[in-house]
Amino acid sequence: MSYNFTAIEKKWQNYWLTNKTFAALDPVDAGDMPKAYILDMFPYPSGAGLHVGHPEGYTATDIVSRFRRMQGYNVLHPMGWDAFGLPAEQYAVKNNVHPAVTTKKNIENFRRQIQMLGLSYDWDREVDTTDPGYYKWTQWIFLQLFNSYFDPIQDRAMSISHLMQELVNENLLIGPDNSLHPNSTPEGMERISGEVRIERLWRELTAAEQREAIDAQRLAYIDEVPVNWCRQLGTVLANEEVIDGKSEVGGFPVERRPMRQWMLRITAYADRLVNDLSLLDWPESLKEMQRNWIGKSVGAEVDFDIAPPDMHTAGLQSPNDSREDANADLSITVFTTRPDTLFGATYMVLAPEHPLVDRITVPSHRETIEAYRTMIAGRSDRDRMSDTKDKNGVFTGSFAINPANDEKIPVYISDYVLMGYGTGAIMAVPAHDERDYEFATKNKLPIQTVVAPFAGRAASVYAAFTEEGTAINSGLLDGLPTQQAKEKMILWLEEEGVGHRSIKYKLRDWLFSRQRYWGEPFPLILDAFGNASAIDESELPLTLPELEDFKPTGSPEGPLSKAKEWLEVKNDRGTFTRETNTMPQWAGSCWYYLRYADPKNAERFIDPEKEKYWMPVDLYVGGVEHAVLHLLYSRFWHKVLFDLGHVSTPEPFRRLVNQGLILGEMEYHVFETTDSMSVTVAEVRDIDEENDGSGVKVIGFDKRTGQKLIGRRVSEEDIEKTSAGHVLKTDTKIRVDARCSKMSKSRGNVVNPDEIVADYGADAFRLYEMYMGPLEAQKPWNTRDIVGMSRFLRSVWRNLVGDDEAAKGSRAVDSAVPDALDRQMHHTIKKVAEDIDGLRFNTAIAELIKLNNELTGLPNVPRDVAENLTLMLAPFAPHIAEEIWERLGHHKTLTRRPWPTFDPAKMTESTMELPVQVNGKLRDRIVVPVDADEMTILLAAENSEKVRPWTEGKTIHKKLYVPKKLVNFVVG
RNA sequence: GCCCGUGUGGCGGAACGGCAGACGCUACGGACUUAAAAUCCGUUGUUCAGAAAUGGACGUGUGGGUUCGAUUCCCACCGCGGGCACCA
Repeated sequence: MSYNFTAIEKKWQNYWLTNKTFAALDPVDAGDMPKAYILDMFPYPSGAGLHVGHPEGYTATDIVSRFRRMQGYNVLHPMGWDAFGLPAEQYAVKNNVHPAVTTKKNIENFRRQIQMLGLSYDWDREVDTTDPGYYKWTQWIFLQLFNSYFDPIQDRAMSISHLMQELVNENLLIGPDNSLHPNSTPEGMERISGEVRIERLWRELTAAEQREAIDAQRLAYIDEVPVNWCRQLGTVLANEEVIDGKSEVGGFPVERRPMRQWMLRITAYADRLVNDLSLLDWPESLKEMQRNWIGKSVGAEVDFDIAPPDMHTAGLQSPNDSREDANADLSITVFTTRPDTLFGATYMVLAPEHPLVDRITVPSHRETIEAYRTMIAGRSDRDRMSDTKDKNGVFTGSFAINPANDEKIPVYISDYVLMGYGTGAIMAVPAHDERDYEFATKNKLPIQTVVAPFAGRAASVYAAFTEEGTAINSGLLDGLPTQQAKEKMILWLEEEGVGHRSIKYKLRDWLFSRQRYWGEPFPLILDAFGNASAIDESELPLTLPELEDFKPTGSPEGPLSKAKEWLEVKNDRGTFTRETNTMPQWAGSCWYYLRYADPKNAERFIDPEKEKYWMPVDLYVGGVEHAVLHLLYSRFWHKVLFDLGHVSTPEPFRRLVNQGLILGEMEYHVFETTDSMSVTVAEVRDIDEENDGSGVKVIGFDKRTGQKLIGRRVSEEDIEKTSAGHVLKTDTKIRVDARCSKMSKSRGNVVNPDEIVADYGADAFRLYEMYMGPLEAQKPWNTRDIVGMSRFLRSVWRNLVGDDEAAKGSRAVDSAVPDALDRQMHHTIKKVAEDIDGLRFNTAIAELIKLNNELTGLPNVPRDVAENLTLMLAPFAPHIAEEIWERLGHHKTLTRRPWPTFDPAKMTESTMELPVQVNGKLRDRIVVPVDADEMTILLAAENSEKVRPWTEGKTIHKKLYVPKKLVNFVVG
């Protein structure tokens, strides 16, 4: 070992910390330096410590940060802790340790691990979401949401006081459903979709109605909604936190039940959240995931009148029954994205929970309808999802009138229609919708084709034709292509007053309260009726009360309800109780990137000058797992803060990159069938490992028969790697399955960064993670490969410093750089800078290795090359670079030394090598002067010894010269 | 089922219309060493001919297409990974 990485790494980590080498300058001190805000997704400090996946992203941003500093940027590169959350609380419940204690311990461990990697964070800006000095401002931002509403006309959030003014001035009116309307009609009345709606003036409302009307507008509001309740976790979860009907954390079953909860009106921003994606330099796949989650659909709402019941089919007992009157002007509104298929609507389906089901169900069908609804209510989300193929439903006995053709169509209920989306009712067009088609064939309902495929394209006879085509059997739409037919139908609906254009979203409002202890308390008090009001800003932060018992209560009351003293608030307005729910974990991470710019400010969440200077984040790196949670929520908060004038940019993160998952090491399996005949790799699928208590068993399935196969793990030494695949050494006929899977505790394939750093050093570890492959790609860990980076660093040390550890000098000499080496160096400078900009660290490192390989074996190294190589290595392997830099005779850190520049003139050679092809096949390489003209080159190529045999006796049809690339002769 | 990504030596990967396999690992051979480790040097896609120098053929999941030329662009299919999944 020629150098002691442990000592060197310690030395420079201490140097950086004591000298605050990586402190970002505040805008007033930065002069005209350009800024770069380079951010990592801050971690949840779990008890397990750092995972090798963390340093992947952290090293990537660290390289860019160090590179930018050398380019003269004022770099903000901070780290912090997303420390509220379930694991600390579950640990607290189990072991009776306060979550704050566990959290503190975990943070210390994380900080130690992160610092041992030599990451260039500005530690004076560290934030911790559980610090009252931090969550004071999380609560403050919540109050901004609470005190704001979304103005649909200006398409932005504004303060509730502005809303009050508008209402008092009678510019706005309140609708019966607490909707807001401009006071455009003199009487405050307008007719919308055939229904008379009456809006009222502010002064016409009672005090209680006024309060209700205001509360209904807030961006943070209370609602009684069906929520995802998880019994095991004792809390509700956001839609985003539920995966396949199970909790994302822990994988516990989740049930739907109505509960009174705090909601954030993220749906108001749905359109802007979709549109502004176009401003962002994000991976297209991630933008697509957000678009899908928001799920914007453009279409129309259509009103269907309910037909007066027919005596016979309805089975009414008495002709005096008043049902006919009751249904006289009853109508059901449906939402459709295909208004052009209205003529094909042959029946209608309501969600079982639709409020009109009771009113339209005729007595003779009441029993079956009720039975169906009871059956549905008892099913969990999981059951419902498991049989989406089987579409059941029941007839209500009522008919609706299709407004397009006045035909009577039956009205069904079925749980394939969801109450939570659109209007909870659909018009069914079985000819052009797969679900409707399935339901119609099952229930023997008529199918009416109204769209024909465009000429030359065939449609299947057996299924729905869901593509665009030409309208047929559709009266006024006949002959129109789908797009135009949609438009024409919407205009017709609006003219007739039986429908209108409409846009719907899958996105629901964000369920924002949790029945937990370890989260931010809501800065709210509730009166005896449950009405919420904000506490005064001067009372922030509202800190968590001390508790003995953190267990969830199992009810909508959070554990905070056990803190009796804390709970009760008396002021001059009366007696109140505090809200006992806490905020979800996402709250703190929604704005932490803002706090880094001004982490110690006690007066504001961020100083406006600093915000303007640092925002937006220039580069944000993190895992894809946050594609629809953190990244959607923080964009939403940022937009609210933007609307209210607290931040200056509409989006927080300009460029975002997802680092790929690091998988566990390659595992090898052998499978045997029951008759002990081994099967080959190609025949096994879905390989998984099960621990049944007696040990780990490998389970797989035969690809063709689906038969379950039991396998065993074999070690790498037992395997021979051949071109036909991997086989057992003992029996080369037995093929071995090789694959890698996610790192997990249960698999026992988790790699601990502490051990790697102890064995190879932080520099080699960083280099290895960056050299594994493209940052965004998923790639398997292989400890064996790290040695390559170790060797590279040792070789650099040997080339620049020498073999003698005790010697303090270097091998650099003040001599001219030989031409070939100079060319290589300038080429490296160019390539490494380009690659860092493009986050292609693997190829940048390859380039550095190549340059270093050139130095191997030289008697000494020209100083110019030695210094440039050291500087270029610094972002990747900062400790060894600093140490070599010092030994090259410098007394200060290289952190702000300018990045080497390359001279294009130095990169050119006087001659070049050109490949010569005949019919696209390489036959020779010729060396010609760079400035040779085409004629000379073609002649030289044609006369080449190795080319002539391929052209002799044949006609050269074409002579191709691609400048500076190659020559190709087409012969025949 | 739908959407997105991806497929290159024994392995990680490079090239992304122009010399396929840069760079690293492994393996093999050699040097140093009493020995091992470490280190250094060399070889390493498959295959055929040759004693060797060398040369030929094949080769980027499969099948087509565009092109003088395709790993790269287009079409279809197959495998793998991820996301969404009754959203009308």
